[in-house]
Amino acid sequence: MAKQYEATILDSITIDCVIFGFNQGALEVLLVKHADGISKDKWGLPGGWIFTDESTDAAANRLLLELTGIKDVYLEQLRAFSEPDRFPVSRVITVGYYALIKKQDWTGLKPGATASEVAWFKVSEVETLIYDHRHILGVGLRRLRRRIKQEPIGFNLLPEKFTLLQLMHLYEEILGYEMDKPNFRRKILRMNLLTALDEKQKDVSHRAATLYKFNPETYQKLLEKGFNFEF
Amino acid sequence: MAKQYEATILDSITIDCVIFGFNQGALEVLLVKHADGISKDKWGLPGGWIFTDESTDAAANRLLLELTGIKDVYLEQLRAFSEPDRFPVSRVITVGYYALIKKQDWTGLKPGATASEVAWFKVSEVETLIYDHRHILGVGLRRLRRRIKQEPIGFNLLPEKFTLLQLMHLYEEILGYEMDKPNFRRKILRMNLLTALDEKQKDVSHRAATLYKFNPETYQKLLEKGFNFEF
DNA sequence: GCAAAAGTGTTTGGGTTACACCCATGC
DNA sequence: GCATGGGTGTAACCCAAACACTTTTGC
Repeated sequence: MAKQYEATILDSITIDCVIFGFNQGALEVLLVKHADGISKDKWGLPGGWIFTDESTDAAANRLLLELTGIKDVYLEQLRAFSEPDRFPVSRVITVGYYALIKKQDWTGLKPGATASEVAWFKVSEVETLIYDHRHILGVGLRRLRRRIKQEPIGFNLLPEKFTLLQLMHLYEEILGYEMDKPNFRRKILRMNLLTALDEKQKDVSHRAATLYKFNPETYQKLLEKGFNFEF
Repeated sequence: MAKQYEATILDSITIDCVIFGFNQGALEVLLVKHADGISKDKWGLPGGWIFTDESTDAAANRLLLELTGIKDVYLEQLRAFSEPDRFPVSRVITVGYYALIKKQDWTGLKPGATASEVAWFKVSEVETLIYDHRHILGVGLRRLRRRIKQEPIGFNLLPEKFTLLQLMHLYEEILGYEMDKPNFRRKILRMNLLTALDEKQKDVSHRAATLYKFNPETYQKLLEKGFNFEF
């Protein structure tokens, strides 16, 4: 990471983003290959410096857009990562974020100025990353596992319209265990967070499933009544 | 906060700690009154700067000891707080922590070098604090509410030996609703995390309750078997 | 005896679990 | 017809909720 605009950025603090996607039953993470610097040609999380007049939330959103073209997605801070030796060049603390994106909406991602490549990797197959990025990914994954059981955020990884089985497979992949189809259906439907559409699956070689969409408004109303999403 | 030792601390990053205690049925927080600087005579969270060769975890522990004399307690990072205008003097990001302490073990707390007073306040009665400290306290409280339902951390706020009713009152105070005594007993006992001691309450004007202690070792073993603390 | 909290018992009902089974569609 | 996934039905069981009731101790 080359420092530029000395006067307008904070030194010693950066942002790093764990960007999750879901594709063909597998949880994936978006990585970038650095174009230069001490980590040239190595894969890591997209990240960068913070301007002096923006919050870390704003910086994370900006960097996401700059580095990958992605915007307006679910984004939440993980925490600060601060081991003194985490960055070999100087003492830098990073604030980790994780994002959930509907992968289908973002085809043709382009690497930003400081990256030579940007690509999706299956989370289960990621090996070494630069600095402590592997560790940050692990923290992001644990956070996702925890959150998905308590808040209906899984929908951020699926297309607008999805089938109940797709949703179940998402839960199975993230949580790491198998579920019972009939029971999953009833459990999720009983919450009244999903609206069944008039539409059905197409081009499948079996009975077409009903498509559903998630209702954020309904969720808000339920929350106000003291509803508690639990899975 | 006066900056000293320019060469050995990180500028633009600080630590702030939300220290919770429990006393007579009320959740309390430890605050310090600043001895000088722009916030002289105002109450805020204990905090300070980070040395270049220590992690934020290490800094939080060190500051806790320096500012209040407290050490070896439950301490967990909340997250980074980074609004550009949160600190009026310069651009400073703070990493928030929260601690749970057995208040009885730490009587006679003494203010550190930069504080003129240190005192406990009922969380429900805290009003204005310096900078965004009120906000950080709120985030700490939400975190505590969430965690206490998922991990057996409540014991860190109670004496080594406690009664089941004390524990229930702790849950009621933190979660903000009343519970049923018989049902609470059975629920917590069925988890096998508590050991009944041969000892009983003393000097109470009613039937003396059995004292219990929490077993961290048992909890570890249960965790390994896939046990999931849920409240 | 009375107050106060400790501690036990019991009924009820909702919800999870486990699994059997029928439906629709493409090949 | 058969494979594949969509979708419904149901019995067993667990467990939380609600509340009645007994026990122990100090005054």
